[in-house]
Amino acid sequence: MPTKEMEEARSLFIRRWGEMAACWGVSRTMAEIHALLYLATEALCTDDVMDQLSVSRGSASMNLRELVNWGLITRLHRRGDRKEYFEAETNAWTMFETIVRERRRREVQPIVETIEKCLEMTEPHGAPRKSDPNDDAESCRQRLTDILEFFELMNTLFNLMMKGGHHGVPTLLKRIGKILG
Amino acid sequence: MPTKEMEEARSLFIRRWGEMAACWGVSRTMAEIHALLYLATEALCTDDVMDQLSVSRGSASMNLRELVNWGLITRLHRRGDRKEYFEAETNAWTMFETIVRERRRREVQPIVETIEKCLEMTEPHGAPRKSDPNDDAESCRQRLTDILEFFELMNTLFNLMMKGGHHGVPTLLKRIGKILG
DNA sequence: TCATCCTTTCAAAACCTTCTGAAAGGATTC
DNA sequence: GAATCCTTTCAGAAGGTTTTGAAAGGATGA
Repeated sequence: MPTKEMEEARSLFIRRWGEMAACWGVSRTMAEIHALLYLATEALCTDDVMDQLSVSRGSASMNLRELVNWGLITRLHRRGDRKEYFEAETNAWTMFETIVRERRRREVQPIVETIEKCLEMTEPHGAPRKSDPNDDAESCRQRLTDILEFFELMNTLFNLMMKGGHHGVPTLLKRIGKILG
Repeated sequence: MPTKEMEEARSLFIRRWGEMAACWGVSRTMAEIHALLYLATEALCTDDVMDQLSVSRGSASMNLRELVNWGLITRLHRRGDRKEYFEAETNAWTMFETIVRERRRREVQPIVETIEKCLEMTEPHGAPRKSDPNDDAESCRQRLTDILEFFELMNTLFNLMMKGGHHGVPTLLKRIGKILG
């Protein structure tokens, strides 16, 4: 039997999680559903979501599907039950990995490709000459290159973090801490 | 004299940067202005922004102010000129640091505080008993704790990355790479 | 085959964000 | 003080996103 405090805490977290989502380009309802499932101790069905968050069937269905697409929740069938149930990934690091991978694929990759294209388009042709920082085009290219390198470095960092599973990260951090004194 | 290719590349990058922004909860125009200033070799005034991006004076003014608030661009006055000019931070790492710091303050901090409050609200009172993973409330608290720890770890990582300036990061990555083989 | 149960779809509605443009505000120069 | 120049503000318009709810789709069991 869930206590009153527990219910309040749960709903507080769900609401805040939903509010924050807007800042990150995720719809409030989708984030609330995610939070609801993250805290749920057992899989919930569409009607549970509708009831607990007061959203329509359509919205619940769309948002649940989207969450499945993101890989943040999974469908679950139960023998002898026609309903579909949903379950969230509950390991915070796995969640993080999933989100970063998806965002990288959907959002970072396109911009990286665009930058590469921009650099190709503006490749200085003719005799190679010393790069002149006063040259408008050259400094523009330089900035594009800087951003590109930044993305590449972040990519490397993420790959390193995910290497060796989630347990690696806290250990990794301790080691970095030592390196940096 | 900017070449035709350079102009095309510039506008391509600006548009893509703007498109990506929506995914991250930033308005397209604000991101486009940011990209425009990032690539600009000299400070631009409001009219430059209006002309080059075809936006209204009001929008340019609002978005420029917002960018100043974020600390991504700075105002610039020139002797003998009434206009205000704007200049972007052009170091990618400084930019990154600014963005992460601001987002942390605005978006991560509130959710961390909410989680802490949730945990306080649901502190088990009475005789301390063994935590029981089957207990609904206890497993809910556990998940909240997990998320909290995740945020704390990310916080530590960011602080480490920023320790010792931007040059530290590539070096750091190389070292981590060696540690992990 | 029909009835039931559940999910998905989608056009219309509701809602929210952003932009526009004109007006007001404020600083500087003549 | 008036004119000029530039910035800011904000109500209304425009545009975009999300939700709703009803209808269609599809599976299962009687």
